[in-house]
Amino acid sequence: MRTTIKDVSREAGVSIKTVSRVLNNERYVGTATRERVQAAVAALHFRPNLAARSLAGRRSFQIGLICDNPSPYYVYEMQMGVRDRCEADGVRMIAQPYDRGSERLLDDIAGLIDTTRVDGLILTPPICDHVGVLEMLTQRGVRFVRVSPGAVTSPASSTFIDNRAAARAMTGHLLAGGHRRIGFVGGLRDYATSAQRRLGYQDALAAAGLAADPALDRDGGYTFASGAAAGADLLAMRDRPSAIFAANDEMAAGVLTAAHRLGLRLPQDLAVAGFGDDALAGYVWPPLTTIRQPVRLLAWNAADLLLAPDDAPVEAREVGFDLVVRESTTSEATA
Amino acid sequence: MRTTIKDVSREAGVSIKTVSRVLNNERYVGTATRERVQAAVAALHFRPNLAARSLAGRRSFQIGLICDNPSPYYVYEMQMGVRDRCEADGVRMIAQPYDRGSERLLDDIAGLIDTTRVDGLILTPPICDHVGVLEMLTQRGVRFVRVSPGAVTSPASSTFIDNRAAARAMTGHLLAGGHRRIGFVGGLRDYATSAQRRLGYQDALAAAGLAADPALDRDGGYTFASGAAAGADLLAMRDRPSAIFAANDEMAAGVLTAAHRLGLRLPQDLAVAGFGDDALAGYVWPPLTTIRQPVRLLAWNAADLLLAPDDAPVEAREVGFDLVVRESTTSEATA
DNA sequence: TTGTACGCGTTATCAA
DNA sequence: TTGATAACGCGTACAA
Repeated sequence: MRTTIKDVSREAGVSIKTVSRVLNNERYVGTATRERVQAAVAALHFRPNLAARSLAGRRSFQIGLICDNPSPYYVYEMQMGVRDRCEADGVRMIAQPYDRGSERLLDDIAGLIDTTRVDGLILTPPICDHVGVLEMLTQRGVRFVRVSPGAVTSPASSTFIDNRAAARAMTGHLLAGGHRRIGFVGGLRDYATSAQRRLGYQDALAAAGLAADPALDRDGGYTFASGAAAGADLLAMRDRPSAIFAANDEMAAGVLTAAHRLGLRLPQDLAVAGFGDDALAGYVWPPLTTIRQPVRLLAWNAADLLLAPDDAPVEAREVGFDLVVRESTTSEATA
Repeated sequence: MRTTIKDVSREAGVSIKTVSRVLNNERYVGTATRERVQAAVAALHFRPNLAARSLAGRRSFQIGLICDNPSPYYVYEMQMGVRDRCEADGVRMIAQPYDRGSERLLDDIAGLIDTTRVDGLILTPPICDHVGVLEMLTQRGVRFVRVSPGAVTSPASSTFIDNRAAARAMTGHLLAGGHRRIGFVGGLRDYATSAQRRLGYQDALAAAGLAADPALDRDGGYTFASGAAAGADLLAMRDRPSAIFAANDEMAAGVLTAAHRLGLRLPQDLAVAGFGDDALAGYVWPPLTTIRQPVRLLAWNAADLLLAPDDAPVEAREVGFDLVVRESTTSEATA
């Protein structure tokens, strides 16, 4: 038998309804009464039973985070950001990490909704663009916020960075370094961010008056191995690129490995650029230039939008990115 | 208004209690009745409301995973392993990732228990050895399973690898490679695994008839930066080691960086060994020899023990490890 | 501003 | 082997 509202109400000498009012920050509670209740809550270490609240009320005080991303670092940062924001509201985060390409995605999410009655969901790529999921949520009237969505097709809020502009900036940085043949390694097709980054790459080339060479533009799978393969391909070309820009960190690391396998010196023989969450900061060799997206901030804002009042307007909240240039002081030493 | 047991009972022509019996796999249900109920459940896509089950019954069908680890990869693998096992039992995992050294650890865990009434908890290092936490759980009668605990001081089940034997094997591997001065970079004090790994290192030295040189034994913080610092220290010695064994992957990567900063060739000038979850496989340069602990397997088994019947005996379940030697074919090319 | 009575959807108890 | 009914702990509606 654990502490209940009843115990608190007895301790404070008020009705259970009054305790409930205080817990939910409702109006029409006398200051003195409120303080007495709060004292009783503290004294008894009372914490409301989530199941009972959920069953009786309209809210469950739980939100779900649906994460299907190849990078554990990304998933972790998302969880931390969402959790930070939830704590402030006394809401619990239910994290649902997925291994890539789960077949039962729709069923799983439906199950989550039915069994837990979450107050809302946060969706990350590529699920945030999964038409079936979006339809189901809309039809069921479940609130959701999307992180880094492709297009704004649904009446839901979202958080994002300007991937196209970021890729443009990165490519511009390489161009400014004198590179003219710049390879690109894209990510998976179902990730909208991959396409956005490719557009930015093409933007910068066009702005510099350079024709895009299709042979320099490859598809990867957002994994280390796919980056290594694409890098090896690009570097095996007769007229090989002097710089390679990969759509995420892991593939950039793969490109670095491919370069090392060929005995290339960095950055003299090849400049490598990546795009991501800075998971590999420090692990891979400099020089590696990256666009860093602040995943935790994206997550925090997503939760912030999700926890907003029902009548809050739909909002697309943008977050900044950084161009991080790592010095190449050490790589020459090994060369 | 969503589907409830009442709807199912009407559809199947039985009482709600009978439906409940089928859902909970209770005995004393006629085969025909059971099948009719199951058909109705499927037809109506019924999924029981977790809040109601939790409120009415003795179980909440939820378990908590308390993870405070510097490596996002470790946290992710733990979550996937636990989740896999939970799914089979229709139990939900509530993941609680922590940033290092949260002050409110005890309160947070107590809050989790009070609000969600979890059926049990899985604790990872260093929390699995946190005396205050263990006491609270025991006092409250909350089931828990520990992953990689220090000593078996509590009457709870646990999963682990033999860290001491693993470190002994790794050090033996280095000794077999002809190394006589082998540096060690330990992890944080509150991680029992760190001490276990140090003992294994010392075991192997002693078995080889070598005196342990305290100057070769450093303390790190399980982070990349601490590994880089300890590595730089060790390599600055007049009589520097020819091999360095770090108590985890991230520190090993730091040691690698320190070596590169000094222009050392690997593995000719220095052999680097790590211990961990293989998070960095492919990211850092070979050659790096590691002990790989199967985190997902540890997690799966922890959940398996937690979900066992109440009267199941306390069990300490051991899982194997791998010694992974990466070839050094590429590093010479860059040297 | 406060309190009373009812119901949320499921499991537990006990009777049939 | 089944069913009726009372909890579970809280929020809601409405009355005071």
